[in-house]
Amino acid sequence: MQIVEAAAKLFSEKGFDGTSIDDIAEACGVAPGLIYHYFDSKADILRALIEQKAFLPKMAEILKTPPKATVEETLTELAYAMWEMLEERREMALMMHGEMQRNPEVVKVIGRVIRTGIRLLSEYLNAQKSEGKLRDDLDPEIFVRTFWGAIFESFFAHHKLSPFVRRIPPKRLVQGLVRLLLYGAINPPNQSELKGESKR
Amino acid sequence: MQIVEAAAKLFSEKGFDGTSIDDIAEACGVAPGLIYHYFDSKADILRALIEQKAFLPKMAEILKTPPKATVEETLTELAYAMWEMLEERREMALMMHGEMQRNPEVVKVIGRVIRTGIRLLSEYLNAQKSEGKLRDDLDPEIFVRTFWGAIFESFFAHHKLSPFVRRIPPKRLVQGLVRLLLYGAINPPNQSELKGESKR
DNA sequence: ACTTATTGAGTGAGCGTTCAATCAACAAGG
DNA sequence: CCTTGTTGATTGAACGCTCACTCAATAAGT
Repeated sequence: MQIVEAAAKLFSEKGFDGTSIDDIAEACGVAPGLIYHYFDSKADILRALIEQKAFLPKMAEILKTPPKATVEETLTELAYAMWEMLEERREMALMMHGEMQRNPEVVKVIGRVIRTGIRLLSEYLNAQKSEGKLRDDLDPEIFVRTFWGAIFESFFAHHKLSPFVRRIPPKRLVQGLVRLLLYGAINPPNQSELKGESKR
Repeated sequence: MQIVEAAAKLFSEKGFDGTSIDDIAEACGVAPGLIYHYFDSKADILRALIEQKAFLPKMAEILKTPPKATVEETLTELAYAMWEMLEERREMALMMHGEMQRNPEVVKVIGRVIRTGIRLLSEYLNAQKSEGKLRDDLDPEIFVRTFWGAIFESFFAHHKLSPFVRRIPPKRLVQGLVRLLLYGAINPPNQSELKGESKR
């Protein structure tokens, strides 16, 4: 449906309220009245958009993928898959990001997606904890929210804050992020190890 | 200036385009025409808002604070200060977050703030690297963007996604985040250490 | 012939903004 | 002390424009 595509793009650029039916019709090369042949209202377009470009099924799919041999590999793959999903639905993601401010429906949808992401990945992390691969004192929720947070932040900065904030290529982001979250920033050798222990 | 306060709140709730002059006037208990006694236009209110509630000076101030004895303490303090700054300017932060979608001026301001944050904290991290306290292979930019990203994400979720996404108390967030980023999630003991080395 | 797609004019509401009129406070002059 | 003048604050009606939406008429497809 061309109308929906055009709307997604315009909503992501000008916001819902800042986009008129005329804008959308013009982008599609049709008369404004035609929009109402297919949709009941402007809000209906947004609803159709949200439904058509649902994140949840794809998110669940990504997170249901059988884990790799190591936590590092698993997270690396997840991060790439997530970035890719966001890119596929770029305009949708950007639009919803902007709209969550004023639209309770959008808030609900975003909330559900994020909560699912947190839940599923936390389960995986807890399993790894049980196997002794991760720290006992690791807070899975903090980990997950930091992980997803960094990916989203980078994605949005990539598309909305450039050229004011430098773009980090996904490859560099994913590798750097996974390493940072798994191994930390502190230098492992002698004195730092001493210090680490006194903190715990 | 009461008009600006009211506008900030409304912009953060309904967006710039979704907020009318009538809305603002009503919230102030004055007639719509009075707004134009003080401001040239609706956009002028936004401009005044951005100027009045500038983040940059405060951000610079926070980041110019002399570091603490350890990286952990320094980052902990920074994170709390940042959260506090966001809370003080809650409506401003939320409004700008929503507006960056459609307003180049807002993008510019946000971009500048973030870039400054990245620059200043990266400098600190690089200094710590030189002293051997942090890993040689640490990417400061990834660290910083993950750090700030997690704080912002949590802040916005706190205010916009609740009750769909659980709120993490700032104290838990800051402690969990700093620990995660410094010490990582991987269990330090024997087998995990072996695995860690084969990866590098 | 019938159905679907499409148009463009029109409608009423809402919007940002203007502005003449009014009011209140204060200062200056008689 | 009273009156007049000035200034800033405030109002609500009005203006021109935009907006989402409607709909009769026409075109296109089967």
